[in-house]
Parts: sequence; structure tokens; C-alpha cells
Amino acid sequence: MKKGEVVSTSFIKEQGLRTTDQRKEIIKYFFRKEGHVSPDELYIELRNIYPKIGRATVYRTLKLLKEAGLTEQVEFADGSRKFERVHNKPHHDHMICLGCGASIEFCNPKIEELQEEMTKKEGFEARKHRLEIFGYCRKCGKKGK
Amino acid sequence: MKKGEVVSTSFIKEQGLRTTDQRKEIIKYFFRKEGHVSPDELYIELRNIYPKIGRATVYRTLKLLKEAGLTEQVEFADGSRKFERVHNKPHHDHMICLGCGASIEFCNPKIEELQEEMTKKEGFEARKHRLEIFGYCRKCGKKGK
DNA sequence: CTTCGTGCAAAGGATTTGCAGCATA
DNA sequence: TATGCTGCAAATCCTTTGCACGAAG
Repeated sequence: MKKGEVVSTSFIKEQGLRTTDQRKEIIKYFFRKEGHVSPDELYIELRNIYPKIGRATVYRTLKLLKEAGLTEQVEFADGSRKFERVHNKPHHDHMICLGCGASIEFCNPKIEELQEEMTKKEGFEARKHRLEIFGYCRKCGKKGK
Repeated sequence: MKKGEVVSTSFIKEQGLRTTDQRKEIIKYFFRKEGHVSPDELYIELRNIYPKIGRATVYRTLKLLKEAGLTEQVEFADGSRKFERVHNKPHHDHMICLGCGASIEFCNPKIEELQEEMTKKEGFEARKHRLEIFGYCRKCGKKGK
């Protein structure tokens, strides 16, 4: 792997796991994607580069990433589950376009604050949260309906 | 069905569908539940009353409810999907306890407002949203970890 | 060399579908 | 009576597992 392309393969070694070509490629392709990726999408795409790669390996590697806290699983309106890169931002929420599937990230500290207020009132100890707004993005909104 | 127990079976007729015993019972049991229900949980429970009821019928009826906008599908931390009654409240969000699975509903108009602000700024036309806070409720927080 | 990771295929779990018989309108 | 709905079982879809071989440390 060239310098500057250093994606998060380091966690593999850190956990005493083996650095294989498959893992490197899966991780590379996963992080190259902007939005949400389904295991199968990733598998199909990787098969072009590694025709012999197995679906199971993709699943297994994504599981590793999840356990390492580098990805999250997100459910969609249609019931499908995809993976999404975990950013270093303290929190990031989503607007998801029902037209083109684009996902716009945003972060609003005031909303975070209000959430904290709500949980305190309930005696609820928050660990993480997820806010998704579904609708139509600028582009799709124009055509929309 | 007795008066006062009138749950939302009316939508069946309204859609030109047939009012069957199974549908009535499934809907009755579904709305009797407070929190989230998985299709299978509902099926198991109903089997006590209607030993001959089929899993498929439960799935089919829940699908009808979903199409009618009376339920929503929610994904959980463990990846399981459950159904949840749609209330008349304009919006309601959730705190979900990772300990006991309890889900506490809340509604904060200020958060709604801020969301609207965010979407406007993006030129995003919001249709619906979902906010889930995961953590530990009052009870579980004490024992927690 | 000694494991661990892979690909394959088979197994699993959840949900859907095809079909013949039965119930509702 | 004419469809629509049901229960069953088979089919699907997505994901995980068991196993023997090949690769990393």
C-alpha cells in the first residue's frame, strides 16, 4: 500500500490479527465509499478486482470493523441494512434522500444539548444516539412528486 | 368485538379488504402491546389463542398495518427488527434501554424546530425523521457495568 | 512450522410466496 | 357464489458456520 492511502488497516495488527490482502482490499474499498454500503454491494465490487473473493470474507471483515468501532450498521426505510464509516466527529446525524439515496451529514450541538437535557430529566444514561431525517434533497425535491 | 375495544380494524373495510377473525385478533394483540413487537413474538402469543394461526398471516397483517401507516418498523441495536404502533402524536422519539429493552418515548418541540432549521439550510425537504438514544434507563443504570 | 484466514458450500434465521381449501361479502 | 384470505410448506434472501487448504507470522 502506498503512503497517503493509509486507511485503518492498523487496527488489524493492534488486535493481533493477520494482515491479509483480502482484509486490506475490503477495508480500502469500504472507506473509499462516501455513503452507506451494503455487504453485498461491497462484495460485488470487490469481485471485479479479486474474482475469487468470498462473500463470507466480506461479512467477516465488516464484522471486525464493527467490533473495532470503525463502522456502524444503519437500517434503511426499505428494511435493508448497510454499513457506514464512523467518523471522528463527536456525533453526526443524517438527512437521507428517498429519491437518490444520498446521505447528507450534519451536526448540531444545540440538538445534542437538548437531548442531554431530555435524558437527564428521565434519569437515562445515554451511550449513543442516532438521528435520521428522511425526505428529498435539493436535486430530488425539485422533480419530486 | 365489544365497544371500547374498538381498535383500528376499520381501515380493513376502508381499503376494501375482508374482516377476518385472524386479522382482528392480530391487530387487537398488536395494539394491546405497549412497546415494540416482533412478528414472531406476536405469532407465538397468538398461537395460544388460535393454535392454527400461521406465521405468514401475522407477517401479512403487519404488512397491511404498515402500508396503512399504523405501524412502523424499527431496527434495534442487536439487528432485530420490530414493529411499533404509530401514535397520533406529531412526532415521538425514543430512548432505548440496552439493559432491559424498555423504550421511553419523548417529544421535544425545540429539537423538532432545530431540525427544521437544519433541513431548510440544506434545501432538504423532510418527510419524516427518527431519533433514537441508546443507553441505560434509571433502573438499569444503577446496576449498569 | 503453527496457527489463522480464506473460499466454498451447507446451514440458519427471518420473511415471502404458491397453492388448494375455506370463509367472507 | 365468487373472490380473498389462510395455513402449510417450499422458496428466498441475507448472514453465519464447518471444513480443508493455503498463507502469514
